[in-house]
Amino acid sequence: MDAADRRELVLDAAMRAFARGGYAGTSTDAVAKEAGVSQPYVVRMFGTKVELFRLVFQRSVDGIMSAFDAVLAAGPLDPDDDSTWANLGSAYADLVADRDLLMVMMHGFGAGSVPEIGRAAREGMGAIYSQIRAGTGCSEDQARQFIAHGMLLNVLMSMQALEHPNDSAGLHEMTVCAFGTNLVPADPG
Amino acid sequence: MDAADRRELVLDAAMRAFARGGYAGTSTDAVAKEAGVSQPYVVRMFGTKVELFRLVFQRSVDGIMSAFDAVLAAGPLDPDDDSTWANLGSAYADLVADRDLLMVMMHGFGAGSVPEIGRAAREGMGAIYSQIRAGTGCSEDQARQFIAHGMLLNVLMSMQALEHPNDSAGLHEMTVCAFGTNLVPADPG
DNA sequence: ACCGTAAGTTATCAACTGATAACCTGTCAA
DNA sequence: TTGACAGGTTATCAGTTGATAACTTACGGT
Repeated sequence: MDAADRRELVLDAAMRAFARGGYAGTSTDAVAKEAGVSQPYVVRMFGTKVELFRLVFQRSVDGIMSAFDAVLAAGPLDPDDDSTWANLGSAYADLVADRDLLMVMMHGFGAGSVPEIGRAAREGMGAIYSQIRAGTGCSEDQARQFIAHGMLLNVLMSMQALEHPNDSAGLHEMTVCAFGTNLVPADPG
Repeated sequence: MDAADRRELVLDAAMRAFARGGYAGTSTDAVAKEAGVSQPYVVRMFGTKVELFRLVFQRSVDGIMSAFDAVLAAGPLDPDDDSTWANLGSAYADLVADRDLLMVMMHGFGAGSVPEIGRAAREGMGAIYSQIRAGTGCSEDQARQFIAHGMLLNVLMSMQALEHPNDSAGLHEMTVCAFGTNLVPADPG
């Protein structure tokens, strides 16, 4: 197999592994096992664990931004028209289906105390905000509100709210409100 | 020193330590050093690392809820009055000054794949949501929106947006918008 | 004086982690 | 055939981690 292909394969595996355990909670060996290669190979391919995570994180930010880009490029948008935000929101909801992408982004945001990751996180978040503002021509408040909702979805996914609808009635109600009824499994309780 | 006092002291130290590194990224030895006691003592006092984190996380959720409670108990509230949300928001902003409290909560939300933490996170988040709804009599959407903004603040703090205002112009703009001008250091760039 | 117990400590451990070095193995050119 | 090199592997390591066990010390009651 070509080295470039193998590299993609390992990056995909790292995305899945880091999505589960976060940066500190995922060993390079866990990534290697997920990819079906040896642990030293993973390390040598990317130099360090943090560099590997940075690449995976960047990949997830890029994924979000191109999903938004597809909506923003479709035509002129009115930031005061609800359908604009509905379209952007549903682009985000499509990514929820992947799950791994958003979880890696979330874990990157949470690992800000690791210098390399923190810087990448700030740049990534800033880029997404700027993209939303420039792409829609919306106000600061509107962009903030949209992204805040996205962060709530990330947090709810991170705490596995969708998988455990019965742990808390309040949480279930909020989850339904945040994700929309169709995405949330019914609460038998 | 009384054991109960020492226990409080260790819990405080654990709050600081976990706030920095999160659950997986913080060793019991780091907590012990922060508290000025031996590492085995920390472990024996709480049984396991995850149990210690759970206690610290619960403490942070309780801190948030009593801060809100102080506002909610002050008088009858109109969820359609902006001042209601301004008061709740400024109660949250006061907690931002502690920082450790909110960071532990954030890291708890992010560690949902650890079963004990995930359950505590879901219950905690659900409790806060229910408190806001019941305390203000607001709609699901209003509560969701308020909490979403809180999550954005958490994420921005977690990525140290306040400490690094120059990494991204877009991020700085959003940080100012989310925190309010007075809390954000000026951007020399 | 003496015991029991609370409140810690040091010593120790097996497992894990990230990283390095040394080695293997197929393929292709000369 | 030979040699070189890309694409991996196994072997190894020093440091860290969570947890356990055994020991020490101060103190209150009798």
